[in-house]
Amino acid sequence: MLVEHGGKGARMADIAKETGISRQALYLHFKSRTDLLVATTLYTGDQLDVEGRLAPSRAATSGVDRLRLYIDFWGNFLPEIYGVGKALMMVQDTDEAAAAAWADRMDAMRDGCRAAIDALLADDNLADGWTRDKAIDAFWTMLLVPNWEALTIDCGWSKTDYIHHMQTIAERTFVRQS
Amino acid sequence: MLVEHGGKGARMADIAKETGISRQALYLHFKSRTDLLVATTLYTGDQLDVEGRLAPSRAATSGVDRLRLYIDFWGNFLPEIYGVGKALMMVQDTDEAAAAAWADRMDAMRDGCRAAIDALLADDNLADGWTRDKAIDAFWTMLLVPNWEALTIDCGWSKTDYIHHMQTIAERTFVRQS
DNA sequence: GTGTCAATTGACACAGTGTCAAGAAAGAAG
DNA sequence: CTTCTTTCTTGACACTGTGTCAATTGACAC
Repeated sequence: MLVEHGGKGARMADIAKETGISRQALYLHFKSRTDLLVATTLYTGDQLDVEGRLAPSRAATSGVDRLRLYIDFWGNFLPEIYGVGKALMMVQDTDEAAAAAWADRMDAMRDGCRAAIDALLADDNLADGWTRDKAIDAFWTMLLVPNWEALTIDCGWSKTDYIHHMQTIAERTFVRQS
Repeated sequence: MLVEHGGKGARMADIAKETGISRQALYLHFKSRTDLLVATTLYTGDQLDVEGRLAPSRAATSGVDRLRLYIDFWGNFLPEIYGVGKALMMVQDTDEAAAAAWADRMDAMRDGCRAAIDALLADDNLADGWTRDKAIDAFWTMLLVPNWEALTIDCGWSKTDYIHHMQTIAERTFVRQS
């Protein structure tokens, strides 16, 4: 339902109706709507074999490859978690727990960014003008959901467009050009 | 109030209290909270002399300068409209009119992006791999509020950090490196 | 037959937006 | 000094959606 309606159209009553149980029964299983959304996020992550998908970027032999492959992973992964992620983002402003849960997910994504930048550093291939931390911050920011939203939803980019151009941006930005 | 609380803490009752009139009197002047927020956005824009601030980037003699000066403008301008902008963004999901109003503001920002990319094209200085439209999309996305939020609020970057590094990213990404 | 567990129904509290009706304060005009 | 108009106030209420509570039902186990 979240995927279909872009994060909306999934009130507790809607979910109850769709699953064929009463609204109150939902509260017997999840202590709040946020709790349900978080559980859904985690479940979705499990279903999608994140570890397996991350394998290629982890196996990369150079920093440049790691950067490129991580973007490839993310560009394929993000659309699949977008629905529930969006729902979580939409209640961030009113719900502390939702904000924390989503921040945690984004923090996990940040680990990948850190690994990619560190791989560039190991090759002595990080472009001039970046400290390690600033580069990680910038790369992480580039991959955040609102950018994907703007490019694919507002601007109509395809998944391929997104991945390809993000790779271009990241390489030109972070890889020393010789 | 919006600036102080980062877009929150300004319910109709709060605003009424602060201004010393009744909550209902607010509805005599603004037909809805969104209407008030939009009016505030426009008023703020007027107060800040947008045209004057844009002058330097418009006067740029090269595409590279135009790109750099537009980011400079934006990096100084955005923090001043962030409060009310954030409030508008926060109700986007529930309020169609707010979404439209904010989209309109972002569209105005996009004009500046278009002008900068066109200036690069005029110099035959747009980096390989970009069509005009894709470059405008990408540059516009880079400047969107969530990126500024992530970098300054989440990552603790200063205004100078933001401007400087965004300039670096944009130049490496969009300017042909010779 | 009794206990337990999950579910149901229906009612209600709460926050915040927006609406409505009745009246009050204050100045302008005769 | 009255009368009209405009603006504001007070207080009540509707609506949406989340979350809570109490009483009840149905099913299965022992």
